[in-house]
Amino acid sequence: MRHSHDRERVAVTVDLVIFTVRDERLHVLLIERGKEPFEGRHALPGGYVRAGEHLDAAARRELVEETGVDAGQMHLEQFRTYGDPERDPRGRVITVAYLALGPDMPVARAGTDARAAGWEPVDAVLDGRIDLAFDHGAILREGLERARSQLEYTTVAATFCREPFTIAELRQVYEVVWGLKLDASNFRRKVTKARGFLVATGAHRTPDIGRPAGLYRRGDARLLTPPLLRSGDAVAAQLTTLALR
Amino acid sequence: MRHSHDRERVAVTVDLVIFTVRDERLHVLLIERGKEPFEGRHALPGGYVRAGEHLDAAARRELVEETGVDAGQMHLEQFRTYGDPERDPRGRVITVAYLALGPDMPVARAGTDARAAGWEPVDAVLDGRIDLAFDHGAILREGLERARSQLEYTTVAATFCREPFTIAELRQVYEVVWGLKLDASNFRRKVTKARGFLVATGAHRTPDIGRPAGLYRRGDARLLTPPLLRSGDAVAAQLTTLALR
DNA sequence: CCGATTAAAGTCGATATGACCTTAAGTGGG
DNA sequence: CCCACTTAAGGTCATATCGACTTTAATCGG
Repeated sequence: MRHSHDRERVAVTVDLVIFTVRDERLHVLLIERGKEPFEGRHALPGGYVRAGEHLDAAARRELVEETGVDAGQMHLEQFRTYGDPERDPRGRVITVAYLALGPDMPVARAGTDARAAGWEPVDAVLDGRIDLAFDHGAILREGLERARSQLEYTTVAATFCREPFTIAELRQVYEVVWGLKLDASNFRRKVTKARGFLVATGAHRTPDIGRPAGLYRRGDARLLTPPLLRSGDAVAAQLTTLALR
Repeated sequence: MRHSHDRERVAVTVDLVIFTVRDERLHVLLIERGKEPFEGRHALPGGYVRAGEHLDAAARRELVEETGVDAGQMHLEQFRTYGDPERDPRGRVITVAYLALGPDMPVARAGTDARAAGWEPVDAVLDGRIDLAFDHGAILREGLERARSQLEYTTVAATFCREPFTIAELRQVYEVVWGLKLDASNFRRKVTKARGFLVATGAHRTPDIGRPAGLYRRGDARLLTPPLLRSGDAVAAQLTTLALR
């Protein structure tokens, strides 16, 4: 009992949750929509997948179009596809959501359909001060949860840092993304012990005040062994969404 | 510079990687294709998303259609979307891949477009004895890697077991999915200590031989704390694919 | 030289882990 | 009825890891 009607052809978009650490807070790149629907509302950057285009290529292209930044410096990873038939008032549009992590950078230009683009504190979305268009609020929340868990099991945290970086800078990434304070000494012990996470350059950076800090680059490991787990109590306290990895 | 051509409308399918443990080996549910392309070749069960249908609903519907089993008993989870423009010779078709885990069960019927459906050992696909249609081989491999990592951080292993089950049965799930032998004593200590993983029924099951084993049901925890990690050496040895979670 | 500041390394008790051993509770055979 | 056999369940112990905390190191401004 399959009608031709069943094999609906749908429009496909990619949407990007682009995180960075700026002023000791987690920020997400948002655009202000320049046309209906949701004109004037904030939204995730993204756009239609073109004919014959790979999904990853579309994500990479949108990343460059919205930020003007070389996508090669960023970690880009698909994390979920959203296909609620009612999610877009214009009709059936499914979207493939990507997570992008990178160092702080200026936003070069606004997107094609956007009035403006800029970094916004993630808190502002989570507490409702910024209400995103479509289902982008839910997508952002899931992207954040994914990013948090990625920090535990992989070495992507280092992609938030511009090389070379100090261990204190790396620790700040964990603190900002997880929303927790970490013990500096224990953190150092773990990340330096994890094989392939950090490569010491031998150089040091002398701050305005305090002892100079050793400088590091990303190692070639992608999986973090052993993982750097949030302590059980802390996780339970902040796990509002029960979404699994 | 955006042509109407850019906003291609594409067909969307769901494909399911359905795992179960049978005869102490990991099996995957495959169909034999009844028509071109790839007629006669093995493939993952799946099909077109219908007009107005949620992606999860489509996956659940296909699961029931292919296996005849109540989807409520199974763990079903989206894990990645595949959109290579060349992945389907008929034209642009993107597919949303789902992982389904459940206890061993008879396959009730063949799928609509399928000549036959049945459980096949995962090994047979991994070592090339079964060559899947489309990019289903790659999808299966990624689904397997996802399942392996899910066992570490979540309680889904219990969905492989028909309730009530013994700790030895649960341990066998880990051993079969991970392809490792585990120490029975240490395994017991960990899973019984993890809060919310197992609920003792108080009843016992007397086997043909040996001491009766306590029977358990799934607890309500979905996240496994602390996680049950594969030992570092064992993982490195079998991590052929570097795919992250 | 001193105090302030931050980096880096060390201490230590509590807890977790892996390898191994012992005891428990059934079965069937002689 | 006892015994050998099998599997479940629990215990032992040396080692590794973790979190909280302390100590030492390097640099600056005065």
